[in-house]
Amino acid sequence: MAEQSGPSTQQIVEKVWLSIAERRLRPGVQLKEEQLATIFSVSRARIRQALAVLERDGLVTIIPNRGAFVSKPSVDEARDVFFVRRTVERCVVERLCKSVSKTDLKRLREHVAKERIANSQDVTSEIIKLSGGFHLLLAETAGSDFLFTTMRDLIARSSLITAVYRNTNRFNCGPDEHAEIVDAIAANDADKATRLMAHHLEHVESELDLTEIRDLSHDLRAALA
Amino acid sequence: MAEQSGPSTQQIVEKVWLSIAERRLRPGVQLKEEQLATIFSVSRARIRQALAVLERDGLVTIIPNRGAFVSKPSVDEARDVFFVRRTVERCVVERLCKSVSKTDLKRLREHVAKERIANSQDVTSEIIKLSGGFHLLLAETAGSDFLFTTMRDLIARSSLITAVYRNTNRFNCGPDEHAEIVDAIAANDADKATRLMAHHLEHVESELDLTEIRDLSHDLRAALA
DNA sequence: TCGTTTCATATTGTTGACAATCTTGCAATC
DNA sequence: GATTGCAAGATTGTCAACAATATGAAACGA
Repeated sequence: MAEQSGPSTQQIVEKVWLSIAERRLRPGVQLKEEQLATIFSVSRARIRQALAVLERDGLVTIIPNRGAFVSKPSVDEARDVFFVRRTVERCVVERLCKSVSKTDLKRLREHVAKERIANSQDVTSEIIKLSGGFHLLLAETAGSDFLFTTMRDLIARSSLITAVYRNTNRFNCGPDEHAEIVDAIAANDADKATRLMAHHLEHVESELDLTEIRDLSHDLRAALA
Repeated sequence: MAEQSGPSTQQIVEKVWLSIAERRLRPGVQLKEEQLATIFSVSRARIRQALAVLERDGLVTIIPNRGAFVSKPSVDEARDVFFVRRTVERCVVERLCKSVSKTDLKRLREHVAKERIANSQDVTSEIIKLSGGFHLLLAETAGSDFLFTTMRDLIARSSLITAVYRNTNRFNCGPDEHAEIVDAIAANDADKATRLMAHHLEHVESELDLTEIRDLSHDLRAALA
């Protein structure tokens, strides 16, 4: 008769992941167990399981006896994430060029269309959500579970990185570059598609300020932690 | 006064990972909580956290109210893992060709030497341990944390795959192929190194029987689970 | 003999209470 | 006024007991 079991550990992980990916959870924010427990209507034990998973995934940093905090990626980590994205997304795109179907293309184009709308209406939260979602949709469509899981991880980390190091006001993923990539995939032009993707990722990374030492004056405590 | 705290969640995960990677934990084996709790001298709560992490990593499958079992990769998953390995390890090798140091090379060569010894002495457990360790050492030396973490995951899954689908009696990673790869890296010959790595992975994969339907007669129950 | 039911046991899943640790606000001191 | 010390509260970490579920064996009936 145990019905009120609430969301599973993995579902909680997924929800926290989404909040991070959509930048509604900022780096450094503390995730208090009881707080999460009441939000998800589950016991603290399950929350602790979810936090252990999130720590392993690098999205949350647990300081013993202090609590769990949304991770603040270092400059090195940031560079690393984009380095890996270049490889992984290139692989995704190559695979798509080989095996993409009509329905896949339709879904991709619909997604880009949504991005366009969100962009023109300037709904920040939607823009963030959809631009991350595009890269994830590519990975999903490519049909490799492992690649998809990896991209999920990379996207969330990219969100954290952008939250910390973004330099410009513009948002990173413009729908135009996404559209071009889809077009190249549609034409089965792997060379062009990978080139566009590489360029796109460079573009995103270039809007980050990864050269400077992070601002410490504001945030001394967390920086030293 | 809390001294007897025992290994942390992540350390337990690491130990289970190692047991899987070294094939001392076979696919399908049940991991009972109390059993693990006594082995690691920790409470069940911490074991459950570790199991949640391992489930997320795909090394363990949790069936509600039934328990946690070491995962049995499907044929599709197996293909997927090797597909991703081709991309990731190519990336690792390319990076190494650019940035390898003398000390790095020394460590790699020492590792291959150990593999040779284990092989000549025919110590199965050592052979398995070291041949997985070689690929991991490559990733570690490449200097990308994310790549290393990903490879850790891939190696463990490869062990499970090999345990289920290995066809031949020989062991998969011969030290000779490893040695050739190290030589190509030492020569900064990225083309050759990536070619050798690709060939090596194909070789390993070719010793698996991924075309046949898995043998069910022996193991019907777990197969249907 | 085979299949079904029942019951004891084992295992998982949950909960609440407690101890250890950290944070915060306040007062005392220099 | 700034710093230190202390105490109250909040938070994490741990544990053991309990409930829910599955397993396996014995009893029963066809």
